[in-house]
Amino acid sequence: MLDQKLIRENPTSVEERLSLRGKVFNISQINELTIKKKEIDIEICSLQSESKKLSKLIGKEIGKSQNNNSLELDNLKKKGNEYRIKISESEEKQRILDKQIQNEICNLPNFPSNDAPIGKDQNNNVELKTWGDPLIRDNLKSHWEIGESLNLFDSIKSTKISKSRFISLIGNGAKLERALINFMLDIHVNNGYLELMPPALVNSESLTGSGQLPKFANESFKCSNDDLWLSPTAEVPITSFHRNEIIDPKQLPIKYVAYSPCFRREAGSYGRDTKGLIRLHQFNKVELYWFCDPSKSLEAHQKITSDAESILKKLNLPYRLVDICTGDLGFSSSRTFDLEVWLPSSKCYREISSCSNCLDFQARRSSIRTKIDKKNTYLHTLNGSGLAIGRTMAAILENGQQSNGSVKIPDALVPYFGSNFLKPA
RNA sequence: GGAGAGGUGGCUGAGUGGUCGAAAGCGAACGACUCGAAAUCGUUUAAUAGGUAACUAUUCGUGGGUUCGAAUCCCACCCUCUCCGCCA
Repeated sequence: MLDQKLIRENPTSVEERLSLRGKVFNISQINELTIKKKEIDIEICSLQSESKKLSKLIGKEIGKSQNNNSLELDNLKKKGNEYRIKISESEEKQRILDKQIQNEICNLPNFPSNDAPIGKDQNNNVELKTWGDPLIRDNLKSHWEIGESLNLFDSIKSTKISKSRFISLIGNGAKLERALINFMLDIHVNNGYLELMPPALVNSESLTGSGQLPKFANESFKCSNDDLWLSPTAEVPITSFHRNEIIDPKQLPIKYVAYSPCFRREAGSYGRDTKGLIRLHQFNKVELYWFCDPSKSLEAHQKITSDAESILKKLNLPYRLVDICTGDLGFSSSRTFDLEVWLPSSKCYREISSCSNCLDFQARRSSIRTKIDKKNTYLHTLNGSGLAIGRTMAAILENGQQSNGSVKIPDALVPYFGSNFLKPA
């Protein structure tokens, strides 16, 4: 959520900064509503003030006189009643306006950072660096072909259980998934992160707090009997872990690493990535998350990105670092670095981690503050995948494939997986 | 799921219709004393919105209602605790 004061006092600059996202945002409507609401606020405030004075007067009068039914008192009460009616009428108007305003403001995305490359869509993203040598060879198999031949997972059977875009991991496939989760968690915990295992179901307030609601209700699964949703990312429960808190600045930065299953409806992605582990309704992810002092979030952003990168390096997977352009930024993010892993079968880099600095956008929505110079100030939140497990497995299968049909397990993962190769039965 | 108890400031906890935004204690901050510290004494110490400020309003789990006036009464919901049932 953007600062309401800023929207009110500097609408032109707000519109300009938002327009970097490549869309037109109209703030004037919000401000018209805000002006109307403010007039009513002032009216209510003075009515309440009068009514309060009157009530106190009545209290005193009753205390003084024995007969509580004097004509004077009745008149005073009548007057009070008039106040009450007026106030409740105005409050009704105020409530409606406030709801409209809140809804409009909650639908505004974060400001893109001035450092982010300006651009319209993903074609304008900027490659910052590459690491490792991409495997390029003819006759390379896709990870789903490898997975099928090694009997690591089954999507057909999973369609029977659920529907398309679900997968069951089998035998070594399941073991590899487990190994990757443990491997990543251990590294991040050793690196100063506190491990968190949050609930997988989250309420609407949590989704609103991190920016998924109200705008993206279509992208999450909802439980029909409760105000609960299947969490699309651990970013949601971690943000709300500290919702409505004022955090002691001495505790900052607070760094969490969380393994969680993630559920996404993938509405509008029909026909894309229908095979394999790339785009599923349910996938596992190890997420990194920082709550930090507002003055230190730029540094933190570099750090969280390099923490995610360290996993790819340890697994010896070729990747590149991409600076997401203003038009391609996620709703809550001001700046995002994507890590994209090399997938030889499709001869391209695919997103495996997205590291975002949300500044105070989520903190304001979730009311998470810290004390700076004795003043309560919204802190900054950052999140980054460290990494998406399914896509990591796909990358390992494709990059580690051998001509004899087996797959080489990255050395760092061997202690977790228990052997050097995945071999055909 | 059934029965009961309860949700008050950073924390503990009083307050059952009228200067109550809320006693007291703890904690914290500042000052005095001290070479320094502890102890002691004094002062201060909730948030949000509007305003340069004085100030005004709102907030006692949440949302409604009664009343001139609600932390206090009524209704609904949420949450916590205890007992019972069920269950991994």
